[in-house]
Amino acid sequence: MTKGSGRDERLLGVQIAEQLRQGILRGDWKPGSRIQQDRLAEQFGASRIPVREALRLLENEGLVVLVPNSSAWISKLDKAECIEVYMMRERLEPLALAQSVAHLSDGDIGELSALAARARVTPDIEDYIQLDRELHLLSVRRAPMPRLLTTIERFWNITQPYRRNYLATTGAEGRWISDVEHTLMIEAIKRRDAEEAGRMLGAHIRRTRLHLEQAAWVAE
Amino acid sequence: MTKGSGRDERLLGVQIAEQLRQGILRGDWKPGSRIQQDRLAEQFGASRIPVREALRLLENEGLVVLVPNSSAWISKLDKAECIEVYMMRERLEPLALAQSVAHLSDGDIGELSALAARARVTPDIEDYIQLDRELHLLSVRRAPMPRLLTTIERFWNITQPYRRNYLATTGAEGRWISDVEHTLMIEAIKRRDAEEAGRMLGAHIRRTRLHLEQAAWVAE
DNA sequence: TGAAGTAAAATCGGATACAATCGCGGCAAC
DNA sequence: GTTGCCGCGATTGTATCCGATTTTACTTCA
Repeated sequence: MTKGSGRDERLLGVQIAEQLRQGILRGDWKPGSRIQQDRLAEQFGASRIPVREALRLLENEGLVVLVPNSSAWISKLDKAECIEVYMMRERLEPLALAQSVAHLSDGDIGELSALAARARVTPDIEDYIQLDRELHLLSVRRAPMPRLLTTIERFWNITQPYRRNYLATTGAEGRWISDVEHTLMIEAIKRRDAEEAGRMLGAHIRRTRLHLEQAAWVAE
Repeated sequence: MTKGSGRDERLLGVQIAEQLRQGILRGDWKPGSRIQQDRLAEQFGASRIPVREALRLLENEGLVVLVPNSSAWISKLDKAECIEVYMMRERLEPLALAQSVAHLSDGDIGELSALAARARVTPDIEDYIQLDRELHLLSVRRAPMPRLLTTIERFWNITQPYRRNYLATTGAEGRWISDVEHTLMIEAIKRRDAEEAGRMLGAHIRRTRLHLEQAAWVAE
């Protein structure tokens, strides 16, 4: 019998963390809002022990801030922190992509094109956020560097509220440059030109960062 | 009255994690060895709750591996993982150094030179490991990018056993190249040439990685 | 001799219970 | 009116306990 057939075999704390993470990424929990262990425990029908474990996990991912003897809050990056993450992405993601290109299947590349096409035409911001994320994460996923991949995914997670905010304020006219850059990147991938694809991705992230730097910063 | 006057104000789990981390870095706990919650709890005079918290912290730092319902072990990186970390360092540390150079005080730079000088002459491997680490971490420390700095420190932590192993097998003759590279890097820092210092550091890490790749890998 | 099965001991995950700490409101003093 | 202090409620941190799972050691049989 397969091991995971019945109920969820994973630790409760991990399951709770997973749920919370998804909620934060969807925007159900707003950055800066308070998290109380009791409420969460009740909400998940568990005791506070696994809840604390989940909070510690999310804290280390950067999604939650824990203050000893006080409480926990959903992380709220300021502008400097956001820029910092983008600078790290600028260095790491081209590496991941360059390593991934050789291992992407033709099916993967087809999916990339499809994601880019859907992103180009969707009018919905949430859809666009989701598609953009899937596109980027899929493009690097085949890199045989698991630590690098989890690091990159964490960066995407903690900056998600800022992409949402940015897209909500700039509207759709800020998207076409990204769409073109995606296309160029995918074309390089199709040619299996790992170096060029990495350069494209680096330029894409860099331009986004510079754009963010001069953008008005909405605090709340 | 100062807040931290009496006993340690921090959470027990954090204190335990700190102690364990230091022990792992010193080499008191060998990679691959088992960690039992009961023993640790007894050793620290605490219950298993904060111990579990500490283990979770160290797991997220990559120093410990937790297997649900089984036990915990000190992490043991294989060659591929070690190479992966070095490739990430190769991208991130030059960025940190470039951002740090402008903020290094003259005192900092003097300390860098002193550390390099002491590393050059010490016959003891443990001393060399410690000095090398301090030199590198100090050189980037003034970068106003806290997340990047903690990431870099974690990379140093999880690869520490491999530097130790490497130095123990190659002996002192493998050190002089590093010493020269350190010198060149510090000279660039003295000239406040951030770009050049970053390039030097990148080359230093890259050469070390290539050296490691072709080195015999001691499993245990 | 070695492999497989089994039972007991060791160890872990989670719930409950208690202790410690923080924040806030009210009250008094200046 | 402002400032400082005290006490209570709310919330977090840690210890203890119990069921569940794994590990280990012993037994048995091929």
